[in-house]
Order: sequence, then structure tokens, then C-alpha cells
Amino acid sequence: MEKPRLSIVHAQDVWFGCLADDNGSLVSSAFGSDPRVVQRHLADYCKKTLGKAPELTRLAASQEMIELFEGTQHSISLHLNDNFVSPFQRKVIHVMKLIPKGKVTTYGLIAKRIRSAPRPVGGAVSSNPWPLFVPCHRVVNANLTLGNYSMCGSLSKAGTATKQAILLRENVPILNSGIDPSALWRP
DNA sequence: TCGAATATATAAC
DNA sequence: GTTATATATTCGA
Repeated sequence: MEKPRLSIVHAQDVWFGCLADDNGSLVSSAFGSDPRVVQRHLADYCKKTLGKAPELTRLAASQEMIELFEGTQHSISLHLNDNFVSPFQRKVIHVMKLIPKGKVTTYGLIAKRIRSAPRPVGGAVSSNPWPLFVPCHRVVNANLTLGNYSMCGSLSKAGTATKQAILLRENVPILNSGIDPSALWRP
């Protein structure tokens, strides 16, 4: 039985981390400006879900994260291990994966689609274990303002700025007031 | 179990 | 703009 693997790389001043189980499936990803925060966040999640500490290696998925962050690629080579998310989260994640690059949808529209309510959808989106791989940054408020974004489990205005930057690189039309309605995708 | 806390939405002022 | 309230899910005491 092998150990889970944790990989961290950086591009510019942003650090990207991936956590894979002993079958090579992706259990979680995370990114942020402080590599120790990223590593601790993933190591904690590893212990909570897999019950043991990961070994530090290099995973191809980390490089894919950089490309997703920069908007140059949309590839996912690793399988996502969703054993540790609730059935409700799985429904939300399924819809998020369908949002096209360059488009956004809202918490409320996802809720309508899965016959739930906006608040719990927000909760599920916020606890997305695979940021960038599952595009939770494409979920915005009903009035087409950006809404919140957290990194490594903590909210901040820097998070919202990051969300905006990613969407801009995906060619989502963002004006001063908010997102252009032409970019709205209905699930 | 239950109470409180959510990355919300909507209506009304 | 700012409230009040409805709402489903999660998490901890």
C-alpha cells in the first residue's frame, strides 16, 4: 500500500498544490500565495480523509493547475476521487463541471436545477475540494456581481480579486458594474 | 438531536 | 442602498 502524494509548484508568486490518493486519483487541490498555507491545508485534508500523512512528490496535475489558472488549457488528466464529498455536494459539482469556459452561472440557478436553495449551494461551492479543476470560480451572484471566493478555506477580498482575474483570462466580459449578461449560462 | 452558521435570493422600504 | 425573511445543508455542543 503506497502513501498519498502531495505536490506543490509555483508560477510567479502563486503556489499550486495537488493531493492524490494511493491509486493516483485526485482527492483535492488548493492554491494561494503562501506555500506553507497551501501545504498545510492539503495535508490536513489528507489526514482527515485518507487517515495518514502524504509524501511530497511531483504530480503532473500541479502543472495543469497553472495552466487552468492562466486560462491557457482546460485539461484534467487525473481522475477525481469524490468518495469524501456528500451526495449533495456531488450534485453541485456535477453542474459546475458543465459550465463552459467563458461563461458563468449563479448559485440560485444551480439551486433551481437540482431542486435545492441558493444558500446550501453556496456552501457546497465554497467547500469544493478541487478549485480550478472544478470551476467554482464560474459561480457568481444572481445580480451578476462576482460574489465571494475563498482560498485554502479562508475568505478574503484577495479571493474575489483572484476570482475576477481567472474569469477575465477565460474571456468572461466583466464591466465596472459586473458581468455582462451575455456570459450567463443556464444549467 | 438541535441550534447556529452559511461564498444566497428576493421583496419591500 | 439597506433591511427582513425564506430557505436547505452542514457542523459542532
